[in-house]
Formats: sequence, structure tokens, C-alpha cells
Amino acid sequence: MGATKTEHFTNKQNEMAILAKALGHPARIAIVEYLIKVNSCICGDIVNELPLAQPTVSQHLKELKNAGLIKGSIEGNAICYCIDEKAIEKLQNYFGNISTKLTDKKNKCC
Amino acid sequence: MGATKTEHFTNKQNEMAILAKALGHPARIAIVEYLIKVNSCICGDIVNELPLAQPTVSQHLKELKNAGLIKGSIEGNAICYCIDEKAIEKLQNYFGNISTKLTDKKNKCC
DNA sequence: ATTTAATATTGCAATATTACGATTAAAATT
DNA sequence: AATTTTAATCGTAATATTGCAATATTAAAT
Repeated sequence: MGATKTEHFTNKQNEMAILAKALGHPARIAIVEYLIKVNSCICGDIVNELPLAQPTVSQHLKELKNAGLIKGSIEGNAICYCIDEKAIEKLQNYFGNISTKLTDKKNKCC
Repeated sequence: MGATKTEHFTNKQNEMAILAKALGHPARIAIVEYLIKVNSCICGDIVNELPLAQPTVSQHLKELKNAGLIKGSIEGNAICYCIDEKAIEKLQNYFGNISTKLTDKKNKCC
């Protein structure tokens, strides 16, 4: 026990859970927000923006990358990071869809 | 170490991270989707829908409730669960906002 | 009052996450 | 070539999560 039983859920469910989980930490939310704020790809500079040690930030970046939320490309001795818009789109569609379904119905039982 | 350093991030960042984290597990995604699918509040019945033991489901429900994603009210000897629309709205707004900011900019450096 | 049904809680083992110091790797600069 | 810069990786401690059997709780039904 201890490990998530992904095999019992649909691909879509696992995919959304992976994206959500990646954003389930304030540092990773902060990284994504910073990438949006600077409005471009960032080469270096991310570590200085966060109140965490360099290896910790590196680890968070890796998780965001594994989840497909950011892309990173080597740019000399720095790394260029930016948001992967497709992932954000998926999240937006997902919650937009849920929102629509919720407002469609009118049975207020709670 | 091992605990998230929430104190270094903004309230909003922590709030979004809590919501995302709650959805960062396929079982909890499945619960939310089920609540939407049946299109009403559900009294009982959730445990049978999931491929997990009753205590595990109960725990996932508790986490969704703590994060503010679902509401539960006692209804006889069953519990009536439903989505808290405000939380979904927050998520939709958040990702909608990010999406807008991303499509606004045109600097494709990646 | 007993039994039944639905859900929560407890306790625990397995695993995952978070954080960081130390180290390494790779490229730019001197 | 030696140094500096930037970021990844390793190792490890602290903590959190996942999952479930056993048990408790609560209210309805008998």
C-alpha cells in the first residue's frame, strides 16, 4: 500500500490528476505564475524568485516538466523555461466543462 | 524538513495549491466526476462507484471536503454529498485567466 | 431493544513528497 | 587550463499520503 492505484481509473482521470497534482504545491503555483508574469520564457532567474534552496526549486521544476506543464530547453549554461500552453488549455477546458454542467442543472438539494 | 513551507507563499497561491492538490488523485477526480454525472447530490452510493475500500473512499471524501471542493450534510443514516460550485468557479477563473494571459502574448521563444 | 446499514475513525504498513547540503556536470568567462 | 556560473543529481532526514482491516458511531428498520 501507499502507492496510488492508477490502473483502476481512466486515462483521462489519471491525466487530470497528474496535472492537478503538479499544481498542488504553492511553490509550483508560484513558478507557473512567475512564468506568466514575465510574459516570456525565462532563462535562469527562477531560483532567485523563490524562497527555497536551489535543489528544491530544481526538483519542483522537474515535476512541472514531468507533468507537462512547462517546457525547458538548454540555452548555453542556462535553461530556458516556459509554460506549455496545451496543459493549461486542458485544465481550462476541464474546469470550464464542469462549470457549465453545474450551472446547467437547477436542482439545488444542498 | 518534509513539510511544505506554506508561510513563504501568498494566500491565493496556497489556496489554489490546496484545491489542485485535492484533485491530484484519480480517485478524487473520479468522485468529483461522479457527482457531476449524477447531476445532483448523492446520499450514499459513492463507495460502490469506486474500486477502493470503504475507509479509503471515506478518507478521499474527507480530503475533498477539507479542501472545500465538496459539501456533505447528514441525511438520516446516509450522507449527502455534492460539489461546492464556488471551488470549481475558482479553478475555472484561475485557469481561464492564465489562458487569456498566454494567448494575449505573442512572443514565441520556445 | 436488536439488528441492520452507512459512514467515520483508528492504527498501521508501504510508499511518496518535501527540503536541502554536498556534489557533479556542462558551458561560459577569464 | 583554471575559474565561475547555472542547474541537475545524490543522499538523506522529516513529513505526508495512500490503502485497508478492524473497530466505532449513528440512525433507520425490525
